[in-house]
Amino acid sequence: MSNGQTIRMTESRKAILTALSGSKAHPTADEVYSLVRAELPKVSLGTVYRNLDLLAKQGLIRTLATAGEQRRYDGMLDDHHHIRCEVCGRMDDIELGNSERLEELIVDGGGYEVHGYTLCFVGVCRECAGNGKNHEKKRRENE
Amino acid sequence: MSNGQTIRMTESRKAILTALSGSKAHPTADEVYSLVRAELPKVSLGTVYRNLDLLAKQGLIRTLATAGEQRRYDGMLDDHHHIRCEVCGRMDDIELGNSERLEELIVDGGGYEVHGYTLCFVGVCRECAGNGKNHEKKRRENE
DNA sequence: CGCAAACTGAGAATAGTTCCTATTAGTGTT
DNA sequence: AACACTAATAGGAACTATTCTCAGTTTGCG
Repeated sequence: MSNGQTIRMTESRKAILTALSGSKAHPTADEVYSLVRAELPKVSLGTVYRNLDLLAKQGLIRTLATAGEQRRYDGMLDDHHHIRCEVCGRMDDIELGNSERLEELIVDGGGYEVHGYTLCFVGVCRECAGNGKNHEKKRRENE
Repeated sequence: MSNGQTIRMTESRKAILTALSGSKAHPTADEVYSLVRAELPKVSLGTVYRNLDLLAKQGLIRTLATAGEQRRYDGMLDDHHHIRCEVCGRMDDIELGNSERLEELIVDGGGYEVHGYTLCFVGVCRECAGNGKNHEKKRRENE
């Protein structure tokens, strides 16, 4: 589905996938770029971005939802969590029953001192659902 | 505390606070900029950024942790959640006991069709804790 | 092999954010 | 209310992350 385009498994794509699965951290695009260039020195940054995007659309890798969009601010200071529309990007507050014990769910902090958490739901807002655009996760596709 | 600097409650700061508390969404810096300029047309974007940052440091507003950093990618496709170091920004996986029922905690989706969620813990990683830098949340402060 | 579609590197363009400098405006003091 | 001192400001340049453009190259189907 998506747009019918055949995806070719080129050298750079293989290298990107290898770099990503080989790294325990969650690399940024320029970190992937360095990793890939260690092996294929001619790869350009544009190619890395293009392919990260494409591989994510194909479902072969993931883009972490907790980073990488425009910064947002909030005047509410009490603890609350958010929901973001996958189509238009708007973000609202969401009310949770009881989320107090979430930190206790952590099995192994991996060496971290845990200070808190942020919970972000994703979905489709009323307006976007009303536009029949749901299930077409727009975000930054122009197809 | 913070850095001992006196903070003045200027026109632009008041306008920024008003804009933020008046908005149910979670505005981006340029949305705040528009809102503020509707009232004080001479305010510059730099001032808005500076003050959002400052007000956040003072604890008068919040910066949402779920957006605004560099994008990160992940080769692991199964459901898992993350933890980010407040000092150096690194991000690791974290294992949760059972998080399956989290969506059921939602009292009121506010009109959203909920598709999923992302849980991101914040804390200090072993290296940063070892450097005595903990409790000094660096991020982008240069003070 | 031959060809079209997919892919690429290089760099220009854009978007979001921070930084710099001369000027302005709060604040505490008379 | 004028003063002096310093923090805050506008405006725009600079910087960083990301996307776009395009001419040339690869890929893999037939």
